[in-house]
Amino acid sequence: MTDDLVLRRQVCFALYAASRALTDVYRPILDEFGLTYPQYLVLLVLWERGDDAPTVSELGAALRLDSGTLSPLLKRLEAAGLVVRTRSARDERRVEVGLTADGVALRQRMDEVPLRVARATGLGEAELIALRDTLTRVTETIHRQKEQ
Amino acid sequence: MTDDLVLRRQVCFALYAASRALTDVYRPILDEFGLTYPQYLVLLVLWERGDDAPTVSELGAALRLDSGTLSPLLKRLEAAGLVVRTRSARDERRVEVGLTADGVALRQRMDEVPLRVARATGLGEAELIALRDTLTRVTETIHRQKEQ
DNA sequence: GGCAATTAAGTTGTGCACAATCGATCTGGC
DNA sequence: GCCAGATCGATTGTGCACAACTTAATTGCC
Repeated sequence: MTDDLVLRRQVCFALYAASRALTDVYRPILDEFGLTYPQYLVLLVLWERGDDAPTVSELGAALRLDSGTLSPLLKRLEAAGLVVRTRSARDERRVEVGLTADGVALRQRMDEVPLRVARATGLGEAELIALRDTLTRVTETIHRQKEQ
Repeated sequence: MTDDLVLRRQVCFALYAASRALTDVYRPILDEFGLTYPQYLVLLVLWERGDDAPTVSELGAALRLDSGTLSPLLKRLEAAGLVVRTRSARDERRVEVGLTADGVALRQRMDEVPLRVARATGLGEAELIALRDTLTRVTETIHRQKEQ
């Protein structure tokens, strides 16, 4: 039982280390575009949404990040000219996050990013899909248990 | 190809989300002991080492963290009375990180932490081992490629 | 219609992560 | 023995993450 405490036997450390290693892969690639990894994730959501600009809390729900993380991050994306934040006319509490022309255009320029990163993992497509599905299941199990 | 940009199709997001979800599982458990997750990882290494106290850079090699992260973290562990930092007599550049009696004793009290966390993932033992091995392989592939 | 409860976003404070830099110490080649 | 280069840890600055709190706007209940 004591052996379970050994670092390399723990899935949790493997997950933590893999997550940071992957961020290391992203960093130099995203640097070319002046972005950080969480900023890139926000853009992925915006690109996926197309025309209907999500609110800050909808972004938060998609990425599971709160306003404490998103507010300053979105300000930096706005300062970079990729995003605009506008108070909703119908509900003055809401802030809608939309893409600028530059933000939309960036999508094409970053087309090859996922492929470049996938290559760096050294895994085949089938393995990547299996890994992703297991991880998604872990994440969803954890979140489901937390809601109860 | 454009579909590859969709958030939920990316392994990378799955890894990032799973890592944060797992940290969420650790947080309330480690809170009982007044620890954060990275602090717990440092203790795991120290417990594993037993008597020979590692230096800051040896800790960094084990966890892949640099002094910018470890220096303040170790000061907090020292302030909590779990760890002592002593300049090596033989090489005044090195700082050896040892456990206090409290730090050693904590190991027993935290014996069930891995089990409690493993349960929260909702995966069986075989799945956990397979997931861990895949993740370890990803991490090592990435680090190997970076060294070349 | 009035007001308590809720919701939305922002702010503050703490603790990682990591790049870049610094000062002190050590090492090897001469 | 000396000194250029390397190593070690700490520090500074930026950017997440997240808890706790604040402010403003909205909703529902009566």
